[in-house]
Amino acid sequence: MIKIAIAEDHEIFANLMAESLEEEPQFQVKINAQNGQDLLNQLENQDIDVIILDLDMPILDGRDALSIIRKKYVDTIKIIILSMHYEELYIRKYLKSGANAYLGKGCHYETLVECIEEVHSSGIFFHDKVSPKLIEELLNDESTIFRVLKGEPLSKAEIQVLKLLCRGHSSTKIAELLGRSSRTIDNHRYRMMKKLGIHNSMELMEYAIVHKYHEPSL
Amino acid sequence: MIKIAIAEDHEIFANLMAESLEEEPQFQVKINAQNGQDLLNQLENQDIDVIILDLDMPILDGRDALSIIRKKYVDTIKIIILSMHYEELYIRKYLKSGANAYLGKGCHYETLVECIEEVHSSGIFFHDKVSPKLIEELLNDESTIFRVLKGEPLSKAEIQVLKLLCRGHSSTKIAELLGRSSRTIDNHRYRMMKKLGIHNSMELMEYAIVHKYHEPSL
DNA sequence: AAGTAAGTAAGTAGAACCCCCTATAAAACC
DNA sequence: GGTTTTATAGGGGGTTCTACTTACTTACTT
Repeated sequence: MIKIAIAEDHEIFANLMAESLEEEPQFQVKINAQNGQDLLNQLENQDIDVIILDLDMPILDGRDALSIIRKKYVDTIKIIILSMHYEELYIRKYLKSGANAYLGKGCHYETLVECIEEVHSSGIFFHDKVSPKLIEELLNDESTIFRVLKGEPLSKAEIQVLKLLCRGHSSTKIAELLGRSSRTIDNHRYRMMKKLGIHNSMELMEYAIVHKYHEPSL
Repeated sequence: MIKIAIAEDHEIFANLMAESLEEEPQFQVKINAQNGQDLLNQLENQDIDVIILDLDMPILDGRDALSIIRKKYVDTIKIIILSMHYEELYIRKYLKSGANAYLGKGCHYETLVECIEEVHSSGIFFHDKVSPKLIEELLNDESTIFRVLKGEPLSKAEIQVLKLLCRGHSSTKIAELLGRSSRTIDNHRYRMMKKLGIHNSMELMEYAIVHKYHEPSL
């Protein structure tokens, strides 16, 4: 039995989806939330397998909900983004941000069912329309869903360096502190960024904050 | 009437201080908290002028409490740090972090009284033992207490640039977005760092977070 | 009318970062 | 035991940041 949460502000659509999914013997819709905040509250008391998440909602939208959920539940809950905008740019963005699948609202009901099952069992689902190029890119991108699926991607040394970087230290300073070559520190940073798919220290700091490696100074 | 809050985990000391201060006609001790969390909770329901803050406390120490209070109440509440460690290094650090005064626990009672009055009226107090050099340095340092006293030190353009920097954009990218020269953006960033007394983008991001200019992406 | 602050932009230069590659030894995993 | 990952560190090169300066314009203030 796959336990499902729906977060969708268009009630008619949400209810229709809930009713249809309830009829499937393998599904059980346990949450039907109208916004992200509502979803987060209900998640506290429910054991959910898959979330069907609308991006555009009032109060707390799917974008924010996604990052909060990924921060809190890491990889235990699968998330399917259900959006009006079905464009490669968005698909890439949200799959890189921790979603397990991305569907356009124009997709067929059968696709949704298949998607829920796939996402629940294997952790990832690509719609037929997603180009092989993008699939290839995402599968080989250490920063995407596989990061979530594989858990913590950073090594101990990398985390140590990350924390020091967050305190505003330069490579050479960190090298001194740790008794290493500055090239080693450079290398650690480079590999972290490579893994995480980011390209500058600001985004690295952002990652550190989300993943609680950032220890506020003072 | 100056309304005072005391945050100090050594109860005997806290109570002694509270009783003595209460005897002064111009003071009223409204909060006597044992830790930072306790202090923050009580601050919600009280109108306080001056906080006497111990650095070493359980649950939530003075270091963290200081930054939280500065974030929340900005410059309406004056903060006196009361610490066991009376060293220039610490004095510099905490005064730069938003405290209005720094006293060692070895100071005389009269000094405390004078300090509370000074801090309440003028916003800053230096103990006799603080070296003129340090006073000079702090008074001329745009990153210290005067930042708090003067309110927001960043201009609109600077804040706009700061927000974009936090999203991980480079100077050239921001220049494109805003229709400015990249040298202008460089200059804004440089002047922000100069004002705030910081030296790299990580610390800039930290400032942005504390001052709520950082808008978490996605 | 003079003074002050903000916004714009450019010059110069060294430090630090970012990118990618190679390579070796140890540790961890299967 | 063999494979993969991690930690280490160096080469080379382009880009960006950091630091400090000067300078002109606009706008608000006294």
